[in-house]
This record gives sequence, C-alpha cells and structure tokens, in this order.
Amino acid sequence: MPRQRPALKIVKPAAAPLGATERIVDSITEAIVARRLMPGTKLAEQKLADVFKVSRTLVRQALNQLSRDRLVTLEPARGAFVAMPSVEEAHQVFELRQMLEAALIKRLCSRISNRQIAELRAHLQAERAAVARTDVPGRTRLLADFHVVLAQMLGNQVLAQMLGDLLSRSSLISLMYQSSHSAEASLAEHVAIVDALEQRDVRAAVRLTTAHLDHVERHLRLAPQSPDLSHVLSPA
Amino acid sequence: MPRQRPALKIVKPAAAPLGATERIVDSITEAIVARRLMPGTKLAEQKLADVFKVSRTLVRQALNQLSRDRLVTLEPARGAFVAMPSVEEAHQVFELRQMLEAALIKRLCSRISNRQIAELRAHLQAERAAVARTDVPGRTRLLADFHVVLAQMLGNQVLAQMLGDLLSRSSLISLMYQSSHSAEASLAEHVAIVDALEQRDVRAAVRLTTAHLDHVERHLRLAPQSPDLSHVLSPA
DNA sequence: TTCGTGCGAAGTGTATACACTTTGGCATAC
DNA sequence: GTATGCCAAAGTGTATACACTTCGCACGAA
Repeated sequence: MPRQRPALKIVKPAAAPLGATERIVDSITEAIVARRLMPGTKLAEQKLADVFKVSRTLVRQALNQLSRDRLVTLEPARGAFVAMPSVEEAHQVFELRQMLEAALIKRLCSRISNRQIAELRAHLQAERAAVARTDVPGRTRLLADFHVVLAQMLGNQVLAQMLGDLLSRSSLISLMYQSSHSAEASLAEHVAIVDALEQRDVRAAVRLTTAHLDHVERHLRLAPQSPDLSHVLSPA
Repeated sequence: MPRQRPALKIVKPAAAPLGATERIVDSITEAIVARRLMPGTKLAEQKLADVFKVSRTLVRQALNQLSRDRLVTLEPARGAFVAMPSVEEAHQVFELRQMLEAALIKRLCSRISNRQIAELRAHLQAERAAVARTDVPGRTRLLADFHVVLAQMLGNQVLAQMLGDLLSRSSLISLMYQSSHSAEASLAEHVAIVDALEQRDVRAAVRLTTAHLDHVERHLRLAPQSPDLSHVLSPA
C-alpha cells in the first residue's frame, strides 16, 4: 500500500517557497523609488537581516542584486550604501532613455490598438488622482510607471525590464538632484504624448517624448541631500 | 615606540583582494561567449567551487550575477544551467539591439573623430586576421566587440554596459540557433558601416547597421544543440 | 590642547554546517 | 515483464562560525 509521506519533517528552512531573497530586493527597491531611503544611506547587513527576519546570507544576495541594478554601491570591507549617482551618470542614463524611448514610441505608434490607448487613458487618470491628492510616493511611482507601461505595450519583455531598471535609477537621480519639474508638468506632457499616439502621429509623439525627457533632465539641480535612518523599511 | 603590527595573522581568507567572485563571473561569461559552454549545460556549485578553488558561497554569488545577466538560468532546488534563450527572447533581444544601435550610430556619426575612425579600422584589421586564421573563438569575440567599441566611442558607459550584456546574450542565441551568417559576411558589413561613418553619411550608416542586424537575425535556425561537459573552464 | 598611537567594538568576507529537495536505482508487487 | 514505491546519494538553500578589516575612542606624549 502507498505509504504516508515521512511526517515530522515540517521544520522551517524551506519555509520560503516563493521568492525569499527577491522579497528583500523588492522591498528595498520600492523604498528607494518611493524615496523613503535617501542616497548615501548605509545598509548594514545585520540590521536588514533583523528587519526581514532572515540571515545575513540572504541579505547579501539581495544587496548584490541591487548593486548590479546600480541602486546600491558596495564598498569593499565597508558595506553597502544607497547609490549616489554622479552628474555624469545622470546624463548618461537620460541619454540612454532618450534613445530607447524615442525608438519605442516610434515603433509603438504604428501598431498601438485602441484598447491600449484606453489603458493609457486609465493610467493617466490614476496619475491625475495621485497628483490631485498630493500623494508624493504614489504619483512618483505612477509617473515612472507610465514609461514602463509603454514599453510593455510593445510586447518586448527585454526592453521593458531594461527600461524599468533605468527608471529606478532615474528615480534616484531625481531625488539626488532635486528636480524642480513639477508633477503637473510631467502629467501634462504624458497626456500630450498619449494624444499624439491616439492620432497615430509618429512625428509628434516622438517629438513630445524627446521634449518630455529633455525637460525632466533640464530641471535637475546640483543639490544632494543628507542620509537618513533605516527603520523606514516596511516589507511588501 | 611604535609597536610592530600584531604578527601571526597572515592567514588567507582575505587573500582575494582584487575581484574574488568577479573572476568567476568573468571566466564563465567568457566561456559561454567563446562557446566552450553549451546552452543547457549544468553548472554544479561544488564542481565550480573545486575548479576555482573557492567555497560554494562565492560560486553562488557568481551564479546569481550571471542569472541576472540572463546567461544562466536558476531552477529552484535543481541548480544552475547555461541559459537556453527562447525564440521569442531571441527576437526581443535583436529588436532591442536594433533600437539601441540605430540610435547609437545616428548620434555617433555626427561626432566621431578621425582618431576614432582609425581605431575602428584597427579593430576591423583584427577581425580580418581572426577570420583569416579561422580562429573561431577569437573572431566571435571580435565581431561582438565591434558593437561594444562603437558604444564606448559615444562615451556613454551606461549604454556600453547594456549593449555589452545584450551582446553576451546574442552570443548565446547565435550558438543555440546555429547561425548560418558567415563571419566573412559580418566582417564585410562592419567595413561598410565604418566606411559610412568615415564619410559622415548618417543615413547610410543607420541603414547599414539596421541591415546588418537584420541579416544576423534572419540567419538564425531553430536547431538547439546538446549539452556538454564542464571541464572546459580555464580561468582567465 | 593637540596630535598620534593603540586597543576594542562593530561589521564585512569567506568557509563550513546542516536541513531539505531532487533524482536515480533497486526491490517488490502485480 | 512492467510498474510502483522506497531509499540513498547528490545537490541546493539557509544559517552560522570565524578571520579579517575598518572605525571610533581613550590614552599618552609633545
């Protein structure tokens, strides 16, 4: 007869079946993008381990991944810190976004469906709502997501992930070099881009996208901020 | 008087001052790009640890980084394998390269110096030599490097690294879907692109670049290969 | 007072230990 | 003869141990 499975083995080391270390990466990424973690903040391994109730091993894995995303920098034997992108790096990130997003819009414009236009309108509505209620973390997130949504509409996952990474870095950059570009202005520009997409006006859509990124970059300042605490981390 | 430093502490755990885990990542990446590791090959942690004379800890860190580069796939509780990019992923990588490289050439063409043209000529000469002596790993490497060199000439490190990642993935893709695009043809197309750059003919340069990538992608087949051994790893 | 010197605590880097999962083979039942 | 289930070996996932480095602070000399 079929034996019962060898009971008394339900301990806990395998109690992290769905994304153990990924959860940490996501939490920290989210905290950075939502501006609860300031550039330069030290991320001590043991403290994070305590917060997430895991060992340093998993925290280290997470920090390694984050450093590959350039969201944190690892200084040998000194520890991990929330990255402080240089002015040069900021320019390079925006230049790359210009290249990618212009090409993206160009391709998307000729194949976008009315269904997708509607999705974009819905997204803009969410942006508008967040701006209206001055929900700073929310609107920051939504304004960035707009660009990722565009990428996903092209159906290219590789592009979408890459652009997602660039947008996380952009968030950090905007935070460091305190952007004076208002959320309202960004929203208005997003609306204009969707309008152009709806009319399938490739030239206008590309021009507006380029101008939008240009505006965002031009409104950066050269005033870094001071570090902050670390108890701002609330998982998921 | 100044005390002597506390002798008898020179053991070895700190004997990896310059890129401990990075060395492993580079070795494996190089082995994949040079086609000594076939898609689907299992990368057992303990075996790699033995090869590189380190503990599994560092090997795991390396494998994590490689999985983020999409060069290896991590299957939970089963292990790490050299990635086997799907047909869909292959298309997406090439589409992204089209976007990036077209934009890259467009920008580079208007600002490239004669000095840089000379560098490109030198690179083409190296490619020619590798093709002539049928040095397969060498020519594969050089043909891919051509694109990275172009990116670096734009002075954008962020772009250069991203394109570098995409080219590693392209290597894997070419290997899986055995490309029938001859090295000679790629070389000839590279020459044509440099010619256009030299004449500062933006339109031609972009057209040639697009055509080049299109040719490479079109010559892919749908014939994956079988896995292989793992003793092919010779560090650095 | 001020600067250099030397501990000591805190934290990082690597290795190892141990629990769990997977897997292939062998024995057993049909 | 085929199929099913169990067991052991191999391998992965996480935690812990331990050596080393860094940084701060106290102490002492100029």
